[in-house]
Amino acid sequence: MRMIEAHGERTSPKLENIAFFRASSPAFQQQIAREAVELKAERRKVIILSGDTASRFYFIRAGWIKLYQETMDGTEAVIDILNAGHVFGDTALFHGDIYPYSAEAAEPAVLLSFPAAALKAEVESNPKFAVAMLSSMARYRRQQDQELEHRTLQNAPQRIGCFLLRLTRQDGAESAVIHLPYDKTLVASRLGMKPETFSRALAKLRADTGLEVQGSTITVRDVASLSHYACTACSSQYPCRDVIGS
Amino acid sequence: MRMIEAHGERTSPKLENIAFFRASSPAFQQQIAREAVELKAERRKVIILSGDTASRFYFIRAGWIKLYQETMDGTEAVIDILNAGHVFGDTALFHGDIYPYSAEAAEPAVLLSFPAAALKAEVESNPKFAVAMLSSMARYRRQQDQELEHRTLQNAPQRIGCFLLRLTRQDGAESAVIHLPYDKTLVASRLGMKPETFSRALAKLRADTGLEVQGSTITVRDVASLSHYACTACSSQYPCRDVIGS
DNA sequence: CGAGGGTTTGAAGTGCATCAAATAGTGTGG
DNA sequence: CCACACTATTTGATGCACTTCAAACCCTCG
Repeated sequence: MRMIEAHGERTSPKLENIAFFRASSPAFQQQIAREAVELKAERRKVIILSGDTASRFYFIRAGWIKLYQETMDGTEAVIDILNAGHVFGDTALFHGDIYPYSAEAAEPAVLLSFPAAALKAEVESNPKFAVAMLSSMARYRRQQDQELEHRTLQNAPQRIGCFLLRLTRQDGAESAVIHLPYDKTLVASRLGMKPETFSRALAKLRADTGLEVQGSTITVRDVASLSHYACTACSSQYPCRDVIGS
Repeated sequence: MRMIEAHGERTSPKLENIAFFRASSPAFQQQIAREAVELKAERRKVIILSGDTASRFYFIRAGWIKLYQETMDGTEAVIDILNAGHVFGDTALFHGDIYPYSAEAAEPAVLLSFPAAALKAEVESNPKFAVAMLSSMARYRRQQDQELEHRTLQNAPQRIGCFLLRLTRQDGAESAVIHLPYDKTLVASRLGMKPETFSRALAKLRADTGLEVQGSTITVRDVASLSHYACTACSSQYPCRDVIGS
């Protein structure tokens, strides 16, 4: 499934349907929509580079975007992998207009980019929008705290288990069928491990909790068993959806 | 040096001198100062518990506060360790008034606590304050991203080296004398390793970069050598102070 | 001086990484 | 539609890093 959905429209997008802009003023939406640019990114295409001057920020329409940091010798640390509906490059506002991370398309992606300058004005003049941004930033922060916890307390198979559980609806169903949203290699780096380790850890997870693996489709027969296996080494218990107050 | 500085004053604190409140309105400051409570916390004293209802947030006057998460079996993951000037418990605003982490005094501490309810109103009504909070949240987020990078790319001795470098003034001086701000055991957990590992890794660091260790006083003869040793495995290069735009 | 916590050291085990190579899968051009 | 090229994934063998368990040491403080 490597296809990019075709978009007929080339006109300015309707920003009011995008969660990120929901609390922003109509004036701002109009202004920014006029300057929106659609960008189709092939797999591996680099969108922004850590340290570059941030003139624009990006909304993901489709595909997956990897945020990462890279050392001089080329090794990289994946910070996060975002999908449709998310925004990135916006926090550069608070870093002297310098992107704090690099971003590239992990899967073919469709992006909308907007001028960053207007964002600052809107944040400063529209309290509702500022609060919305604070709220999403807080949610993100919580997520990162949890990520750090996982790296500290969970071993490789448990991290995979946890990752799989977070891909389910968490609605109490006994079993679930999961589709890995991107490469196993990428999942591995997302979880801070090598591809080889991922492969072996998944095999171990299969042996220990009885899930079935066929390519990137994974069937969890016994969600309870998997959650017990993974969530034992975590401070939050299974239905661990991030519930965030208004 | 286990002494708590004596504070004669028992009157309401002057909030305008606290960075966190700088952008807040005088009315808010007065209101909140009236309800301020000073709290002296012994080492190990638990201040807030993850999951508890958040009625107040805390400003650190002195000492060190450990933020952490704990699993049911008692193992804990340290999220961060804060010192004087920092605020914690404030982000509960954005998590349905539930503390997203636990906090305890890592060293004897003096805290000021304030009612959380007023904070929400101020954030919503004072754009300047909201932006200031956004800014500090963004800085924090960046820090956590870097933390994750360190855990991913640096080994134990390198993480210690990086930690030490961040305790220096980073002003280009050739050598530096560092005082560990708290227990080695705590430094270890802050860096995501066991005390034994910390001890051995510090010994290795000493052997490899020629620093001198006497208890919790560490003399770095050759800062350049240490930074080369540690920062090779990191995306940011040595004088890596978080410089954040206005 | 003795108690208790912090720190170091030793010996052994575990988990993940690394290097190397085989296998499976996918997209390409013929 | 098939063979080839290329990438993703798996598997094997081995090594290193960190942990674990245990015990000694050290330092501070009553």
